[in-house]
Amino acid sequence: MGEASIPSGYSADSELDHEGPDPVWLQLAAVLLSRIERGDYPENRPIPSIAGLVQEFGIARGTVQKTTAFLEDRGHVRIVPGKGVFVVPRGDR
Amino acid sequence: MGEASIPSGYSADSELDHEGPDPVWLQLAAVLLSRIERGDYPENRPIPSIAGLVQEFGIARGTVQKTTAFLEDRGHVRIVPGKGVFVVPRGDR
DNA sequence: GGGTATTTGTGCGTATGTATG
DNA sequence: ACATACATACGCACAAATACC
Repeated sequence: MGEASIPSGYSADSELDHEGPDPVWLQLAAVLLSRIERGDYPENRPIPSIAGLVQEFGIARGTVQKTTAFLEDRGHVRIVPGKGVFVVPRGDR
Repeated sequence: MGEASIPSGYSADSELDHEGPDPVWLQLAAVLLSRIERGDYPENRPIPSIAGLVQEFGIARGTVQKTTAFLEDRGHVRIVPGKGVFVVPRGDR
């Protein structure tokens, strides 16, 4: 499970597709990256909380955490327990 | 998951069953309601603090908070941050 | 005003069980 | 058997509101 790649065809405003072949957690990664790219989530600022993303996308907490763990693994965000999930500046990676 | 119903078979002095099918947070709701009904927790007075319930029942804080949020949603209690969880008088609902 | 204690709110981490494809 | 996804439950830390001294 360490060689997942971000599916194409998902933008910052995409709805998640629970029926298609792409895992929801990967779709969410694509959406969040798109939003970071677009500037919705500024550098060194936290993305919405896991609970917030659960609310917005109507998915499970564990699924969101799988996404954030993946994004941290890729260096896109930095997870700070008790604080939030922060956007890593592009220059810092 | 907005249609949870209080399981039967739990009274004011019931022990919580971590093995059975009923969620602990719902069992706790049944116990607290039973105590309110019985008069252990008077109207317009706070039930034991979250920390106190954690201690008494040996469960996690998040589990207790799920219960109190549920009871507030049902109108049985009113949560006041920094003060406590107050019993709503029957006449007020 | 400041300091401390209490209580609830809000974060993430982790583990386990269940269901589905 | 495996990955995905959801629900539950526990742990831990810090913030905010309230109250008291």
